Amino acid sequence: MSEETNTYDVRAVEEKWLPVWDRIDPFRADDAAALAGKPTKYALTMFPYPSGDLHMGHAEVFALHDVISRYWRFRGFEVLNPMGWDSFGLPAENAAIRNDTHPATYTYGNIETQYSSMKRYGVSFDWSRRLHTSDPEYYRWTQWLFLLMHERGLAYRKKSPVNWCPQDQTVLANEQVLADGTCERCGAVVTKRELTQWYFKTTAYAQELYDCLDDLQDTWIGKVVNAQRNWIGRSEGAHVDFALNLADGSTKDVTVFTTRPDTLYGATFMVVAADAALAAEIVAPDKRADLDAYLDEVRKASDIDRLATDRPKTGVDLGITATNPVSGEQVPVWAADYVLADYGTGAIMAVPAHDQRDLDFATVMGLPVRMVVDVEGAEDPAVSSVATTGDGTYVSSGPLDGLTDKASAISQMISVLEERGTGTGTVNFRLRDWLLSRQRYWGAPIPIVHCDKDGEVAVPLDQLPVELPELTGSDLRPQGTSPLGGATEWVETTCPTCGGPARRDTDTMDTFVDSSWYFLRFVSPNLDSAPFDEALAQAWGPIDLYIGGDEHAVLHLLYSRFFTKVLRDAGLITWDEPFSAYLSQGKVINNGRKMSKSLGNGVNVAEQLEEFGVDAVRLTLVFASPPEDNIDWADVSPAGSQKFLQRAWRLSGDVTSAPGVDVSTGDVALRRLTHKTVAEAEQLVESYRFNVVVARTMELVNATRKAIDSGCGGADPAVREAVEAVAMLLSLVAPYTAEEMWERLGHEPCVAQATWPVVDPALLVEESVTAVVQVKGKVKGRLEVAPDISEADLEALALADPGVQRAIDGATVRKVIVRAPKLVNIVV
RNA sequence: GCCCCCGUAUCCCAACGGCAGAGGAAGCCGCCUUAAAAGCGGCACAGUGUGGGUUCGAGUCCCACCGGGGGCACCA
Repeated sequence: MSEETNTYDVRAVEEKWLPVWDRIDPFRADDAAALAGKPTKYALTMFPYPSGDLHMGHAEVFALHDVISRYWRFRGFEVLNPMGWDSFGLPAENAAIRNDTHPATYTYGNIETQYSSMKRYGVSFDWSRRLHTSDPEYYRWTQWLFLLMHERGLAYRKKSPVNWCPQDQTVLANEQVLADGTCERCGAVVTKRELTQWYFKTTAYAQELYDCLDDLQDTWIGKVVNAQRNWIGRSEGAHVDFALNLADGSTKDVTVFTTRPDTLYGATFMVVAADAALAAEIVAPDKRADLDAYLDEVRKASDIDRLATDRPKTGVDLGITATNPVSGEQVPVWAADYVLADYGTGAIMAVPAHDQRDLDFATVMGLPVRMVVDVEGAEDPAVSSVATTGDGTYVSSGPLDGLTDKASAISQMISVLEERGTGTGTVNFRLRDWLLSRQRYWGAPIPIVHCDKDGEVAVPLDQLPVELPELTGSDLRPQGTSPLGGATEWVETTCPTCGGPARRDTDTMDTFVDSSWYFLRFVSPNLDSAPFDEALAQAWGPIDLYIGGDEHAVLHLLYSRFFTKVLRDAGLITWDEPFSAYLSQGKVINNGRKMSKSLGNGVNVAEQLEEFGVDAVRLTLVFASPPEDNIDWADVSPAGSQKFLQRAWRLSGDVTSAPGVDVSTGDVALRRLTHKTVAEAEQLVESYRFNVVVARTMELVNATRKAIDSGCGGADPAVREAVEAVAMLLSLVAPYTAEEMWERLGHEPCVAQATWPVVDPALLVEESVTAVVQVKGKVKGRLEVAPDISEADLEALALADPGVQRAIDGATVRKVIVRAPKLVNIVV
């Protein structure tokens, strides 16, 4: 074999095919076909933020995503596979301040860099649908959707303590504050500020967002469903009304939320959140100073302190009592910071015997502890200081006395409360409304005008987009208020209602708003009369498979689900969930560590592509592990991938039969393997086991090599059939190599438009199979039998086998399990 | 503390409840070569984290524990 035919030049092949693919444009999604009812698939991978060039994570997710997209096209679906950029956001703004430029400079420069990298990476995107969320043509519709939310009562302003990042000088959503109380973006310690901010009412859909997770259980990766469930945090319980006996002699009803209404007789005090308005309202006059002092103390505590779950309980007696609605008992009312103002009703009934937090508080404050559930084998919590939460016998609990089962005690107490009108069974959620306003420049302006006379007025739809004023460099420096406020000419406007002077809202939207609906814009990215074409959304959507990173397991997916439900209720789409299936890719790490600049262990994609070529890098990422597992770059071998690709490619030079040759006369053994491989690959791709698809392709390559060198030879039609199958399988992962093979096999470009092999079921049936004969579960013999052998025949053959007879050794055969044609197990 | 996922050879990973090994990496030995690389052929390496259970049969199903990863967390 000469040098020239032994390897191909990776670089030259990449240069060769890019313009050809541009000309053929095989991946353009045909709207007309979709509307005409051709079966469609919508494949989507999370669009990137344009920060510099692509990194390994992008390389991985695009490679995985392309397997399924290309496969669907092969299987005859009209595939929508679009790509764009999530191009609003802080890094561009910070770069603009640093370099005294406009954020657009950084943003669109990076987009062009990423675009050319993505083109070369060979992903089957339909580039005609490219979009950028920072284009006015796009954010016009983001604003339109904000106004839709506003009109439906789902966008509102309220003043409340919000997360404030002193570094980024902006508010953050709960979702953007990490568990350790730091900003997810810059790592600064987040503080609280009392501010008026815009919210989307995600809580209005809490129940449905939670319930629909059941439908996604089997098609979404489990950990993400779990994360969503935990985030929404549904808990069943009851609202119970306590009457407060205020210092001035009046009474006031206060509702508490509890998951344990069955322990109501054990409530020995009540606690309200110290920072809730209620505390200040109900405190007895002689205790007001105590409360104020306590509040000062609480506010001084940093979020990090607040988050420590094991710190000692603190609180203050409010000097009033509450009446237990079932026992009539008077219990003291306290204020404490272990009760949260924004969860439930901001007030609890404290049952120290059966809740550890309440018990800790009672111990510190010397409050009584009364056991009402006697758990067998457990000490009285009043003595042990360990609250019991399990099932037990109810005591001192009026109508519940003698019950032994928590579930029925709960439902019985709820019935009692509902009969008396002092409580009701209810469900509470951890999910809060979505704080969406940001005091930053590079985002979609909130399309609201504030008028002294008319208040909050929506910008009329025909005046959208509210375009960003041109601000650059130091204009964008964070000052705690939105940079837009400095654009006086832009801010000063007229009220759409009365025509009088008014001011534009100067906040911009969280960039998660932009990405909550981009998948809909892709169905009609250039439409200028609506955010998206409803008929096309119906034809293409919902997304058949969405692939992305775990970092968006809660936020982006939840927000997109929320938008989908709102748009459905507004009648714009018909489906309930945006992503029918979701797969998250693992991380690419290096040497057991996350890649990072500070560790100096980053792997540069461009360098890897330079050294090994696009196909080898893609193959490495797909083959390394199941999609959701992490890939340690130190454990994998792009050089090995490159060798395999050359090996596969070499096959195409050894095929000497002509294209279109009748394969039916070809070598049966090789044909069997080809058809079996294709059949298995179909199953494997459809279940996202892409790494195994590659392994199966490797087997077919190995077998074909053997057939050429020491079997039927390169002229056998079966070899052509096998190599063509290899080219198509390989094109899912290594499009350049596959294209080159396809050409060498004598075909016109491109392989993406080739006809997927039709599996012949007759070739999947083996001529003979090896049946294993076990005696007491241990293998004692093997039989070559026909695949359609009857159970009786197989049993007879097995019992007649001399090796088996020896193993039975005259013992009585008690039972024979036959699984024709693979196995017989003889029990003696 | 509560909830999910995962533990198979030196490493990455396969294995409808039915012979633990498909594929790859690294290693070793040949062939080829003036030599090296590439290529071709071969060798070796685990009884599936631990302990129980179900079953004719368990890596696979159930229970407990250990280890790793992730989500939530003074959320009543």
